[in-house]
Amino acid sequence: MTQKPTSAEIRQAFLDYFAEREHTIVPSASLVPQDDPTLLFTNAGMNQFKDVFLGTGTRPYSRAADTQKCMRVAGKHNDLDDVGRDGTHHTLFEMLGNWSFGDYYKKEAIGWAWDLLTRVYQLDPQKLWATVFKDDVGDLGRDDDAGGYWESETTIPRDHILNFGRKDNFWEMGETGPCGPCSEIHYDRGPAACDKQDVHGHVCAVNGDCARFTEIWNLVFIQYNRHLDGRLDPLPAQHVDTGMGFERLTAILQGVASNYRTDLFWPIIERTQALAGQTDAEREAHITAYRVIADHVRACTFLIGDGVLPANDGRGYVLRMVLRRAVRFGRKLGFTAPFMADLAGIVIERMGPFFPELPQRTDFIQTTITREEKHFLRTLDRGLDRLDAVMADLGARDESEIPGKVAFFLHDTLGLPFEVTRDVAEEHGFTVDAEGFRLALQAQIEQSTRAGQFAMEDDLHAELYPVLHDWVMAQECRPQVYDPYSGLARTTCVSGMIRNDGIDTKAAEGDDVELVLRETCFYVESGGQVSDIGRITGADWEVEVTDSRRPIEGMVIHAGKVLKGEPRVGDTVRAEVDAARRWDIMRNHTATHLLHRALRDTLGSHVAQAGSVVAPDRLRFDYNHDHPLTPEQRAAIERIVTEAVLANYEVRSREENYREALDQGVIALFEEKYGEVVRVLRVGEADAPFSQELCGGTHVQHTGDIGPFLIVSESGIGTGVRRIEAVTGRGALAAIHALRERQEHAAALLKSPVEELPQRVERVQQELRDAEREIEALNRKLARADFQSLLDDVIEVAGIPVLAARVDVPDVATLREMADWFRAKMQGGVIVLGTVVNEKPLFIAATTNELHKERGLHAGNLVRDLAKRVGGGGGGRPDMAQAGGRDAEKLDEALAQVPALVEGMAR
RNA sequence: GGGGCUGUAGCUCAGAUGGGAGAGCGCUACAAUCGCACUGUAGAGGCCAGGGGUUCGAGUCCCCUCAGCUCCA
Repeated sequence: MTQKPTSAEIRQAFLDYFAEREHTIVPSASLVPQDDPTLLFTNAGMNQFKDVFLGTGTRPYSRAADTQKCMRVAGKHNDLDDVGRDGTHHTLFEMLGNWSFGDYYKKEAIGWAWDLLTRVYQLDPQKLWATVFKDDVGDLGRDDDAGGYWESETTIPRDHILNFGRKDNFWEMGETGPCGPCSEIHYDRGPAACDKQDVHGHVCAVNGDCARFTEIWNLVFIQYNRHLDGRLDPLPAQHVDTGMGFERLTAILQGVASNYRTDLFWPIIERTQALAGQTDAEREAHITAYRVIADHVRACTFLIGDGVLPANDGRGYVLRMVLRRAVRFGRKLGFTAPFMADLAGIVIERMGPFFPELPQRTDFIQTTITREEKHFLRTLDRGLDRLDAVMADLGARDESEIPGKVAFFLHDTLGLPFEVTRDVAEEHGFTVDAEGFRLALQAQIEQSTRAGQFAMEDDLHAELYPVLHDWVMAQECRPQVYDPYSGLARTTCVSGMIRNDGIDTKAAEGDDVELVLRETCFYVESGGQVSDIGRITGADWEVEVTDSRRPIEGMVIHAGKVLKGEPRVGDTVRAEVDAARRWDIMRNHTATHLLHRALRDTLGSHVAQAGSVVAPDRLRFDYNHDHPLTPEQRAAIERIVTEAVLANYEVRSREENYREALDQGVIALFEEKYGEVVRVLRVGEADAPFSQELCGGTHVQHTGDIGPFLIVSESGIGTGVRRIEAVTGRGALAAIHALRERQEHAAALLKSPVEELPQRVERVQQELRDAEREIEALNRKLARADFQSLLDDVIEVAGIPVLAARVDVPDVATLREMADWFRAKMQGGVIVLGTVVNEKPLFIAATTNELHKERGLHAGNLVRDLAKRVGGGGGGRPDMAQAGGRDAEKLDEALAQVPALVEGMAR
């Protein structure tokens, strides 16, 4: 190892060391955990091996080593707000690890760890400390095995081996499950590194909570299984699970105090500095912002590289928060335009050799980042506008504190971060009620937490399956083959069954059963394609299969009901998939691939699949795009897919090495596990395929089998994510029939040939519009005539001209118009017009503002009084009001009261 | 999963308490100019997101749906 190794050399040395000791080097798993809904992000190296420890999965190797990207944003050890404030907290980090699955144990794990650190990395043994488990709660005693190996396998000073209890040195996955003691290796950075020198009485020590001693490597020895009642049983197979913080190790080996000064972060910081145009002194003054940006841009790059998109819940929300926090700190450095994509380029360039998913998606990562930055800048602008208005308002009232509730509104509703509110407020001489803000936020957190405690979907049979699995594996007819690809029916035998919620060997008619078969041709839901249904028949019995699932790796269960007879374990059976339904599914699935290609051709290569469902009656495809499809684009997509169908391309699926497939340009979805043998689906010519994607689903043999393809809906399901629903084959035909029926029905109603339907509708609309105009003109003419003759009926009450008349008009608007005519003609006065519309009486009363002020006349009051007489109500302004009622017969009677009412009102 | 806000002319938005759908920009025509920018005049353009309810009457109040923005878990 060189004097000052690069991070790449350090990482490689770790992997090489264990590769030399027969470890399989596995790629880092995705940050998005597969098959583990309880986990938001991959947060430890062991996540991808959890099934091995739980005994529900296996690997073709018993020794493995890797560097695992991990993400931690909230929890007891890390909080987003802490990141960047010191040199050690990160959102995204790498965990180096080596594993033994029932292979080597404590002796080798301890010996190798020591050898690697002291010989390869050349760390000073005097600066290394080891901890060993010694039970301080129960009766497990001290882990003398580990303690012994520290003495026999290493050259560690004996007084550097310390004992710790359950809190520090006993590892558990959860409430139940595999667990065991661990041994940690700590590094002493020397007295100067202590960050608690000012704290009275502080003594630097291992696990002593200061920066001098840092844990660098945790060796976990899994040897127990914890049960619900707290009991610990020894495991049949003992495992080793280790984790070493890569950034921390790099900082130590590169001789720097902060992780940010390593070559993992520093190039990002330097680039940021260049973009911001700051001097070194300015950089150091704003170092927190630099650290935050460097950390967060790494996290964003990796998250998007694993398919996480900004959203307002779940993983996407975390990504958005992290990205926005970086932008916020960027503003402190003077960035007013998107800058993160540039920095992401540095991350991709430097990490690409170890994380090939990054360079493969460079364009996608950078455009996604920039789009979200622009989005956030808009949100900020909107929020800041509102804040300006708030401050202007407060200033006008001579107040200088922004209430907590208002700050919370800006944050909660408009998305303006509190820190921004505070900073901007202070610039303008305002303060912010931080306590009020905190209380409001607290209230919301409590509300959400309460609502968030939804019941975990607990599978009744969850505990049953491992037992069933062990049982069937011991049978002669044990499950061996999962092959939904080569046929829709298969002769096989029953390995085991669950009958009415218990493991059994036989069942009777009417029972709910779950059967395990030696071979199965039933497809189990995966990659969006739904599970098969069908039928399993024995010599004299029959089970209708309504669902198939894989509760445990390597065991497919067929759930359904016994239609007749008595199924028994060991029976020879015929398993048949519902073929017509499966064909519909296969049409839709192959069509999904064609659609994906057509979308990329039409909209651009940024279109990434964000989820899909392939069911018999339809296919649903979610993808990343900003705008709705135009009708032209939709037509183009349908045309491209249809042309591919008509070309009758051959569809071939075969297993390939993942990395090699990628090199050939195969589109990989984010859901795939890396580094394993994958199925690749190709459509079209072998040398220039129309489509090639990783896909474990089932497909038609030729695209011509798909039949018609039709997009039935296109909608937005979230920011930047859109959904297409389409149908093929029989479904498309049904959709087309429905379309035709509606069209013919409409044509019949309009008495028009189908071909002329649009023109016909246009003409009818035009005719209608013309007729309406004519009616309006005629009405006005009629009203005008009424108006002329009614002028004679004006009387005088208390010196005020008054007109109260019933007219015949079609609507309120005309009535109002007439009132205006009178008002103009009479040069003031009181006008009350009544009419009947839709069998209901209506009034309009009008007068002038002068008469209101000088004589106390009020149109609103007048009309309200009149309305009461016809069983209604009304109101309006003093000079113009309207009212309505129910009793049309009393209209004339009410109008007759007008002169008396005016008389009573006038002063 | 639980909240908050928004949806009015092509665009940006205004419409206190329920009672005549508006402004600015943009667009069209005309005038002015050698022409353009500009200016003036006139005009077109709205099932006020959709549905239901309360009311004599709903852009406005209540409920539901859809869409966008946003916070929390």
